[in-house]
Amino acid sequence: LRLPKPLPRSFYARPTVEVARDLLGKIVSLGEASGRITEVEAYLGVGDEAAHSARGITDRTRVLFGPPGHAYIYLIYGMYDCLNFVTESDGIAGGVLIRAIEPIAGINRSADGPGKLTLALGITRAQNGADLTCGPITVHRDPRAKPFKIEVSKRIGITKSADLPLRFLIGRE
DNA sequence: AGTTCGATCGCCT
DNA sequence: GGCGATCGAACTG
Repeated sequence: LRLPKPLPRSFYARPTVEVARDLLGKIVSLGEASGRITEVEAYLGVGDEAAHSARGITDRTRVLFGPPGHAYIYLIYGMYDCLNFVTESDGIAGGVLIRAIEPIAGINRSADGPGKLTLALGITRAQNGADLTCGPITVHRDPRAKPFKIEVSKRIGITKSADLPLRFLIGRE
């Protein structure tokens, strides 16, 4: 599968929910490994108590407030790295958590969870802040993309702002 | 400086 | 369905 050029920064420089929905069906790639995004969650900058950015800029959340089209990668529960794509314009926080991918190439384990897909792709927080328009982590349109339905639900595993409909998945069947 | 607890996963019952 | 692993960020005092 030959991948088109990485998505441009303008793709990410939009409202977070819009970017989240549009990321479904796109392809994430790192080196030889790649997969199709099937599940995401939006984390908003303001009024979203579940977002890491809710308390303002800290050493950890700096990239969430920075320019769009970068990777925000953090350690969760002391053992897993989670991958997010930074959205909105520079200075405004927002990110999309990638929760599941469907393996395409170079993946030898399941990738149906935020901690599992980073292991599958070989992504760690050493790549925090990486520019998605340059690589090594890149995102692409799927040249063989077909239409699909989008399902919406509450986000998983959070306690604050827990009822917002900010989880998006490619519909079954 | 000490405590709490999380955007998870896999193994156990 | 429940829980332990494992650690750093953020909050308490």
